[in-house]
Amino acid sequence: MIGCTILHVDMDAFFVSVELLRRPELRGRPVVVGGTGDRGVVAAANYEARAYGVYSAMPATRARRLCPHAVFLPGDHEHYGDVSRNVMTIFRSFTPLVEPLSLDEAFLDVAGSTRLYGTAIEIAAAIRTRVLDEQGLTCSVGVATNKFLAKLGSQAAKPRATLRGIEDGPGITVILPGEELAFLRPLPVEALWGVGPATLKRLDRLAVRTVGDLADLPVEAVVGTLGDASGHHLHRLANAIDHRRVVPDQRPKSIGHEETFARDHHHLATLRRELVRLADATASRLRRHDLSGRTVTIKVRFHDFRTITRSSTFPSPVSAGPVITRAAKELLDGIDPSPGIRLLGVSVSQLVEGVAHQLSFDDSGVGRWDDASDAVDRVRRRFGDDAVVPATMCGPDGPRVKHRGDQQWGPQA
DNA sequence: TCTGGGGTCCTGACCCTG
DNA sequence: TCTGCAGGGTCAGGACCC
Repeated sequence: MIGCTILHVDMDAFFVSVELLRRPELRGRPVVVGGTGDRGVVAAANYEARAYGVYSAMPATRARRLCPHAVFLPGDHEHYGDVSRNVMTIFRSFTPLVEPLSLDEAFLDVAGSTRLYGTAIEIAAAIRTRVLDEQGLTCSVGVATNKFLAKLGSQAAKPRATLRGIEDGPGITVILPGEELAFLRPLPVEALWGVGPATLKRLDRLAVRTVGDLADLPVEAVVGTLGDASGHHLHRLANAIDHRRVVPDQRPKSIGHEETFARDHHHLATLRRELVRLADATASRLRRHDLSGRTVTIKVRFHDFRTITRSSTFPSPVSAGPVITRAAKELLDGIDPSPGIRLLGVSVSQLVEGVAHQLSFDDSGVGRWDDASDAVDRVRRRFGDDAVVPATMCGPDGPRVKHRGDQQWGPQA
């Protein structure tokens, strides 16, 4: 057991399980979160829906064809965030070394906690018990010597949906030191973290089907096919080598918003208005995190799914909505929207801590954007995000404000 | 068959500078 | 002054993750 102290905890069908706590009458029925509109995708499906072949990231139209009697629920990102915080608090009561990967999973390093709480396996069991008792949710845990193996372990511990029904998983999978390769080598190579459809195709040309096949190749052959960084990384993983540490409190490297429209837009004027919403929401979130950034990037997806990005970099960091909006608009003006645009996004990267000091409203040096931003933030904190908005966001039905996750899984029906 | 939103990381081209 | 080169920054795109 020495060194076997990395845990990966993964909530089972998290979004659906949270919804079922609020709507217990749906238990036993196939339930899907997300995909309520024509252009959406499935965010999560419970095991009853998975038995029909419905999985997350599947286009909504296909999910509805496969399982027409499933209950489709719109997502509630804010509520899932609240529950996630409660679950992470339980994790942190066992160790401060908790690295959340998303709302529903995290790595834990419990090396310093075993004297207090028992072995890593006992801690894994205690976490499962407390998450169930306190939040009414089940989770699966992988216990191993490194992050990558722990993650594979948690997948192996999960329940499975089959045509015969739902088979319970073991809940906890332990990969002991010395047993790593025996566990790893028979797995399909796409089980490796970082092997998606494109990499799989390239590996297929090398006749690599399993993790063992990849591990047996000379590293030069893998690097020759996948490039330096990916080649070395995947070859190490295939040999069960992963020295990455559990890092709590990771700072974001970019912040942004993007949105798929219910219908394609063909005119710059409409797109500029949407851009203001996205840029303002991005700026607002930057300031809430006490961040600013130098690079503004817009993302445009055309009707045929061709996607381009355009970016520009300021000499110093910015965080004011109007400054980010102006940069984004200038980038948008270089794009021809006539073929039809289905998605527009704005993000800010090269982040630094602290809200930036934007010098002036215009080149005259009169006024400061950070004073204006401060005032806006104060009003929004007190009266809500909709209280102050750029004029272009006001319509006959009130302001159209973008919130994080309010259209997480595509345009609503 | 039709592909969301929020991210991270990598690669290659290009430009600038010393 | 010109050329070659290396290194760094920027930009765009691709792949991948949940």
